[in-house]
Amino acid sequence: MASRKSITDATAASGTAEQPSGDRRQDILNAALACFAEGGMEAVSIEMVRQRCGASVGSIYHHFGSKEGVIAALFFDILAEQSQGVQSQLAKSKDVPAGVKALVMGYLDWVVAHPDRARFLFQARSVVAGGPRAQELAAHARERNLALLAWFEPHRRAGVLADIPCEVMPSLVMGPVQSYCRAWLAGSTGMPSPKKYRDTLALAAWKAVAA
Amino acid sequence: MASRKSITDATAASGTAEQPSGDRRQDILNAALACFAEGGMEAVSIEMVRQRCGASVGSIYHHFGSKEGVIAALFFDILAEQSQGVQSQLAKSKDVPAGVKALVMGYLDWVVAHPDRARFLFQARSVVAGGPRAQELAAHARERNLALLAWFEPHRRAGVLADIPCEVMPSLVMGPVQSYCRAWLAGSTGMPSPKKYRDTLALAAWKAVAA
Amino acid sequence: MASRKSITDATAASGTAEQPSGDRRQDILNAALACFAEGGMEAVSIEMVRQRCGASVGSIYHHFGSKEGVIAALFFDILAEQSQGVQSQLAKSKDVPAGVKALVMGYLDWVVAHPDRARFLFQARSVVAGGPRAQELAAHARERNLALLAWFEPHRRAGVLADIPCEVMPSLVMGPVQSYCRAWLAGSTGMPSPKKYRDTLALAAWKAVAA
Amino acid sequence: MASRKSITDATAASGTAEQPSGDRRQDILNAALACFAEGGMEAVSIEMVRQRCGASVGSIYHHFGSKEGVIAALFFDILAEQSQGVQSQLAKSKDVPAGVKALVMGYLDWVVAHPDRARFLFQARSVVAGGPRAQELAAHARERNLALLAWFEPHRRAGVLADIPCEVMPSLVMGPVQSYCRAWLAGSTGMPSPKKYRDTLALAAWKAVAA
DNA sequence: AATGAATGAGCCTTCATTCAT
DNA sequence: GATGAATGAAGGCTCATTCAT
Repeated sequence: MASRKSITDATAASGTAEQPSGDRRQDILNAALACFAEGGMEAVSIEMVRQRCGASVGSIYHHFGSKEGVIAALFFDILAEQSQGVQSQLAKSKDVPAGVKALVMGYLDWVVAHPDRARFLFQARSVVAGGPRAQELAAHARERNLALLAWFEPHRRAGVLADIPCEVMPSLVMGPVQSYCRAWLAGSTGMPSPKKYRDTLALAAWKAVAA
Repeated sequence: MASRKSITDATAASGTAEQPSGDRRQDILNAALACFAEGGMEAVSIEMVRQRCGASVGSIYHHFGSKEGVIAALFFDILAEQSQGVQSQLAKSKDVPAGVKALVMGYLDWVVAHPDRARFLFQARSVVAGGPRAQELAAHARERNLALLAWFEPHRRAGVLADIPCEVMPSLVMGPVQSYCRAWLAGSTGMPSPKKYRDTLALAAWKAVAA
Repeated sequence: MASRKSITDATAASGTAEQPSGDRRQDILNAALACFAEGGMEAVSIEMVRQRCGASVGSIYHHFGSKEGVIAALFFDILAEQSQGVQSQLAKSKDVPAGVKALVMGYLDWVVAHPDRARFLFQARSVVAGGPRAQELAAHARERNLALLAWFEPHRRAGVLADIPCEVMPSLVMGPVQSYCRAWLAGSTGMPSPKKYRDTLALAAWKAVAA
Repeated sequence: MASRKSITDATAASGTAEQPSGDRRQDILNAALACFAEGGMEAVSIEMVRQRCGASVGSIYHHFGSKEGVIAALFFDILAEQSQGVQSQLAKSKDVPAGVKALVMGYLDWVVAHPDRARFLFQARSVVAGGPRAQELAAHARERNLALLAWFEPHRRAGVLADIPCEVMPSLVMGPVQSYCRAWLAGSTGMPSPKKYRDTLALAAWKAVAA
C-alpha cells in the first residue's frame, strides 16, 4: 500500500515501450492506461499491455491475477486519487455555495488535468461493476455519497438548501458538470474546454439545489 | 419503405429464438437488442444474434455489412424514435418551465418505459462514434442541440433565462436527469425508479437555467 | 462466337464501375480482368466483379455457371487472342531466324501492350488447369506446340537447327523471353521494359537453337 | 540458434499427423509444406496445418504471427537452401561453360530432387512479394543476381561472353531450364523428367550467351 | 518473481452458390 | 435474361489464461 505512487499520465503516447520504473506493478498499470488512451477499452488486452511495458504475460498474471484484475486495480487507484482531491477541497469549504463550487470545480479541474484517466473512469466502471470487486465499488460509491450528504446535512437543516431527497442530490450537483465533461472527453473536436464554463457550471449547480 | 415500425422491446428475454416477423432486417435488429439486454454490449456477437433471429450469418451481412453496421442501425433507429418523442413534447410546450419539464420528463419517461433501449443508447454511442457513421451521429447531435436552442432562444431574449452560453445549455438541462437515469440503469439494485423524482429533477433543471 | 469482340484493357482502373457496353457477357469479363489487375487473383470474387460491372449475382451465374467459369472464359478469350497474333506473325516468316524472331518479339510486344492480360494468363493457368476445362487447355497447348514444331520441322531437316528434342524446343525458344517478361510483370519497379531487350532476347533464342 | 536444419520433404503425404520433432517451429513448417504438396497453395490453411502437426492455432500464431508469416518463413528457408546449393556449385566452376552448366544442372537437379519445394517456391513467390517481407525478397534476388554477374564479369571482359546487358543475363541462362521445369512440375502427366534434357538445356544456355 | 510457449474457444468476415420472383 | 435475398461452410485471427522452467 505504501507504494502505488502517483500515476504519471500516459504521456509518451507514441505507442511504443516506456522505460521501466523499477516498479513492475506500476509499470503494468501505466501501460494499461496508455493502451486505453490509445485505443479505448478494447485495446487493453494482455498482449498490448505486455508490449508496452516489457513485462511478460506471466508477470502480469502474477501481479493481478486476471485481465479484469488489471483494470480494477487501475480503476480503484485512479478513483481514490480523484476522490481524495475533491474530498480535501470540500473539507476546506465553509458554506454551501463554496462546497458546491469545490465539488464542481474540483471535478472539472481534475478532468481537464487528466483526460485519459477521466475517460478511463467512465468506461471502466461498468466492467468493474460486473466483476468480483463490484461490492468494493458499491461500497466506495456509498461512502462517497455519505460523505457528501454528511457535509450538506447541517446546511440543509439550516434551511439553505431546498428540500431534496438525498438520492438525487449527487445527480443535481454533479450531473451538469459530468454531462459536459463526458461530452468534451468524447468529442476529440469542437467543444470548448470545460475550463471555459467553470463558473457557469458551478453557479448552475448551486442554483439547482439552493432553497 | 414506410416500414421500420416501432421496435417492440426485447420482451421475450428467454434467450431463445423469437418468431420471425417477415421483415428480416427488423428481426435482426430486435435480436441484437435482445442479446444486448441479456449480456451487455459484448454479448452482441453475430453468432448470438443469428441464433436468436434464425437468420443466417450471410443474411446479417447482406443487410448490415458488418457487426458495427448492425449496432449502428439499431442505434440510429432507437435514437430517432426517442428524439421524435421528446421533440414532439417540447413543441407543444408554451413557456420555458413547461419546455424544460417536457425535456426532462419526456426523457425520464422514455427511459423508464424502455430501459433496454436506454442502456443500449448509452453504451453503443462510443462504438458508433468510433465507426464510419460517426459523422452522421455528430450531425444528429448538432441538429438536436440546434432545435433545443432554437426553442429556447426567444425566451432567452425575453429575459426569462439566465445568460448561459449555448454550449452548456444542454448539460444544464439534461445533465441531472441523465446522471440519475444512468445510475439507475446501471445499478440493478437499490436505487428508486426515476419516476419517483420526476418533479424534483424537472424543477431543479428549471432552477438551474432560470434568470 | 461472333460477339466476343476485342477486350479493351482494364483501363479505367479506378476501382469503380465501368459503363456497360450493352453486352453483359463482355462487361462481366472486363470487370473480372479489372478486379484481377487491381488486386490479383484472389480479388476476383463474384461480389467484386458484381460491384464493378453492375450486373447481379444471378446474371453472372446465368452466363458463366460458376466463378471458375468466369475465369476460364476470360482465360481462353485472352489466350486465343494472343495465340492468333503470334501465329499470324510466325506464318509470315520465311526462314528460321525470322521465325524465332517473330515468336519472341511477337510475344514480347503483346506482353508490353497488355500487361494485365499477360499477368492474368500467367496466374490463371493453374486455376484453369485444375478445373473442368483442363482438357481444353491441354489440347490448346498441344496444338500450339504442334504448330510450332510443324513450322520448324522442314528447317530442322534442312540442317539449320541443332538436333533438339521437340519437347524442349518451346522452352529453349520462349524460356528466356518469358522469364524476363514474368519478372518484369511481377516487379512493379526497377526492371527496364522488355522492349529494351527485344533484339538481345530474339538473338539469344536463335543462337540457342541454331545448328 | 544453429537449428533450422534441413527440411525433410513432405514424404509422409498421407494427410495425417506426423510425429513431432521437438522443434515446434520446424514441425509447423513441415506441416505447411506437406499441406501445400497435397492440395496446392489454398490448402495451406491454419486449420490444415494445425491438424497435421498437432500444434494449436495459438502456437502457430505465436511463432509466425500470421498465415503469411508461415508461408514467408517456409519460402525463405527453402530459398536459402536452394541458393546455397547452386552457389556452392558455381563457385567450384573454373570456366564459363562449366559455370553455366553448374547453374543449369544445379537448378535442375534440385528441382527433380525436391519437386514439392520447387513447386512451392514458384507459387509462394507472388504471395511473399505482396507481403511485408517483400523487401527482403527483393534484396535476396538482387544479391543473387549480383553474385551471378560477379562470377561472369571477368569472363565477359576476357571476351568469352557475348556482350549482353546484365539485366537479361539471368533470363538467358536460367530461362529455358526454369521454363521446362515449371511445365514439368505443373503437368502431372506427360512430360519427361528434366533429367532427360540436362545436357540439352545446359548446352543451349551456353550457346545463348557465348560470344 | 519472472518468463514465454502453448492452449483452444470464440469472433468477425468472406465467399461461392442457390432460388423464388 | 435478370435480380438480390438467403445460405452456411470455411477461414484467419485474437485473446485470456495456464504452466513448466
